[in-house]
Amino acid sequence: MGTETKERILDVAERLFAEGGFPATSLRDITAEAGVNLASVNYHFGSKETLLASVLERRFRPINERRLELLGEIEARAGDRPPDAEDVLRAFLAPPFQKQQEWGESGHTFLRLVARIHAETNAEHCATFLQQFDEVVLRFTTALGRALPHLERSDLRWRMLFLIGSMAFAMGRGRALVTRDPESARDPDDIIESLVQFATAGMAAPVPVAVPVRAGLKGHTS
Amino acid sequence: MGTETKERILDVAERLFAEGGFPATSLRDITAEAGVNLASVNYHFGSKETLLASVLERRFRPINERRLELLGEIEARAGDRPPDAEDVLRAFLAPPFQKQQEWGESGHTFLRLVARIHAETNAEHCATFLQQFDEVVLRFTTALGRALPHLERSDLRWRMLFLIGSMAFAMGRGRALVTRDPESARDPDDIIESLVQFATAGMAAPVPVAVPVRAGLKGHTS
DNA sequence: GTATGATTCAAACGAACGTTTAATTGCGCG
DNA sequence: CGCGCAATTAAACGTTCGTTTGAATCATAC
Repeated sequence: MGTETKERILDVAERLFAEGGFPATSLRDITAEAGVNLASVNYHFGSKETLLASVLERRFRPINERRLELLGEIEARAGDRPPDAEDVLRAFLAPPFQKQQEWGESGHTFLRLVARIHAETNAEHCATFLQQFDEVVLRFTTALGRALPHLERSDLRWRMLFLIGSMAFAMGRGRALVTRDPESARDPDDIIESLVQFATAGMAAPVPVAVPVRAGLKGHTS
Repeated sequence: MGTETKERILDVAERLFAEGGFPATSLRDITAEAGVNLASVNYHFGSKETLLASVLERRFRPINERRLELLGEIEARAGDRPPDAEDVLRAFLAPPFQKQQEWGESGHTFLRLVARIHAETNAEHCATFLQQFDEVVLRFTTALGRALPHLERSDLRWRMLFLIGSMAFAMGRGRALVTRDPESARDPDDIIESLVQFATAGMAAPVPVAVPVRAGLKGHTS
């Protein structure tokens, strides 16, 4: 039975890529831990790069489908009116954490992998699956632009960058934070709400009318 | 003259680590591009790991010193009163971008390296220089807790995680954003201000009094 | 000028990597 | 049974890695 071997490879590869990074994880580590033969990876997936792409797509496809589904519902309810920014942001931020809950422990390791991939902009990794990601970014950028009309295009782009950074960091480092400070532990739904509140306030913040004083020296000019 | 060789190695290593990541960058790549002998790295720095530590410390020390200096000024001006949150956040966020300007092109590549290191929580890399980082986090967490007394400890910790994620992402992906969308180009001072506005609004956002409805399905309950 | 210590150099080391190959296994079907 | 095909296996391929070595080179002080 081949599907069992493929699944085991995907599960172990996902965890080891998340823990050690893609280049530092060898196929021998993966196959040894999965209890399969070294050559199985190349037989089933073609190459190490293709294995990474398979790992990512298995998780990202349902997440992005869910994001677009939620956004579609929001836009359908809003009709011609601009959608609510908080609703749009929740539709973008919640699915990864909710899928993590569904998937259990391997869902958590996937979040760490996502954070790592987001930082590893080697460009050739991303190119394989960036297309399905681009649709999500485009649709949500458009919706947020309508929800926050006081932002010009450039502000919107930069703030979405900040937003994605917050999300990626919460994914990747959240557990490390809880490990060091157990009192900060929260269940995923509360993390989502904290992140949505933070992101909504940040995205909706007023834009400074002009650069008043050189940055870093401000605050004592009165 | 040894210092010239060491500086060239540090400059090239910084750039290549930022572009390709630590594990994927070989000492042969570095020494070839720097025009020095392969064995120079081990002679001057001991090992590849120590080289990375040297690269990071060369940039992080002045950045963190500047952060603490700015925070000290803010607290001195505030006296017994809680400091202003926006001032504290600017003191934390501005120094990396300002040092980037001072350092020119190699400053930019360093920002990308920072973003990458932030995501690579291999723990053994961080441990070497995490101590000087911990002081910064502690001092700024304390100051922000005083500036934002409506946040309990757990909220504050999570929002600082979001904040650092925004910063790291802006560092690492800002240029990629500008490359894809040249209209979004900004000079570093404007990026700092955008980030400070985003972060201040996000950090100061009201905390939800209770979890109202299951996350991701909210927004249509009226 | 020559000795001395620091630096650079070419060369090689053993180990680990991704990938390929060819033989072998397990199994449903005529 | 035996044919055919997918899956697994052990072994080896060639390459690249970080590190080490020992000789050559340089600068400096006596």
